[in-house]
Amino acid sequence: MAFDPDAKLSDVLASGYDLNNQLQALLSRPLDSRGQELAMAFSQELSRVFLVSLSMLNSNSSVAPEVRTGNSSGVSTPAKEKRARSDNGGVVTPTKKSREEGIIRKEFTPSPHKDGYQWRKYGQKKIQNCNFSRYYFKCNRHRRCEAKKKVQQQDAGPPMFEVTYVNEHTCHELRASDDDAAAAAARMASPWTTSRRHALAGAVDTARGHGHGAGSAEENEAMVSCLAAVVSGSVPPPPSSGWPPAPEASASDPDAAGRSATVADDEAMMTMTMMVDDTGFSWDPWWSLCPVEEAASGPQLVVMNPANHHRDDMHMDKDDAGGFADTVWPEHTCGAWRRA
DNA sequence: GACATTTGACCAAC
DNA sequence: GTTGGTCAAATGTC
Repeated sequence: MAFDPDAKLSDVLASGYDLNNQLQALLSRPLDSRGQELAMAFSQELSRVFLVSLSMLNSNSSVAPEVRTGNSSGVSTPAKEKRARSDNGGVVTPTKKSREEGIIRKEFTPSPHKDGYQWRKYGQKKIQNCNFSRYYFKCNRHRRCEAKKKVQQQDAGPPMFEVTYVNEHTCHELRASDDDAAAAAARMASPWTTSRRHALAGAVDTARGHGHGAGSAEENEAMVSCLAAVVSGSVPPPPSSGWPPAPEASASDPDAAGRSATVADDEAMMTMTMMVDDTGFSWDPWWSLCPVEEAASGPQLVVMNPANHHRDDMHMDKDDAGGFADTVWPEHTCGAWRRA
């Protein structure tokens, strides 16, 4: 979705309204994997709409910074990239040379982790003429998936990351073929009934860490409820079935699971979208909703990294970068991430 | 013990 | 020789 640099806030919000209508239409019927991808795409665009709208409000301008300038950091970039970015809301269309190198997409985003996939960091490199290290990630959803991404924080201005995606994800096919093999093995092992085989497939799915693969009607309903609530500005308590799983809340704060809250930024939206990625509604392992102390403005949700929730060297500041709790990643870890 | 992350070393391209 | 990208052993976390 492209945002016209001359667009007004009302136009951007109107486009968000349209997106929401399309998402609701999509969610009104059972979702197959394609539908989930579409819902994910709509949701991401909605996040972008919110981001742009908030940027407009914060800057008291009709144009979001990254849209207005193409590069708010001041780092010199090729004119082509600037043009592409200003035309495409932060997404840079790859050149022919880039495609030959396997680069399929470039994005400038304050939230480099928000793409619905699970990534494993495999490298970090200090880049010449850059204040921040470049981080290298591989897709972690399947060992043989060749998708990678590079994350480079821009030197100046508000936290903004250049995310370069390399190679298409093949984890969908790889996982599907794995699941087929597992199901075939189960059929060979014993002459169970169809329903029992389905139960086994579900168990296999669960054991593989994405236990909501096809999604029951109840789960789908909960999904629709969550997304609709987020879009409308409030998050309902999780369904009594315990879905979605909230390890933080259930393990350390049982009451938190049922605590109603107001979505304060686009992070909660994205966390919801993380649940509908094509892994089958799984929670992103890095980022999950974590209830925090009530702010003056009322209960809020911010996103924290559960793996680092207890660490002193990782901190989240909801005031950073215009109030986006996630935009500290990985900027605030410079130095802190490295061993002393 | 399994898995994820970190980081120095290595390699290829320029 | 310099630089960016990747590997893999060491280390950390659960």
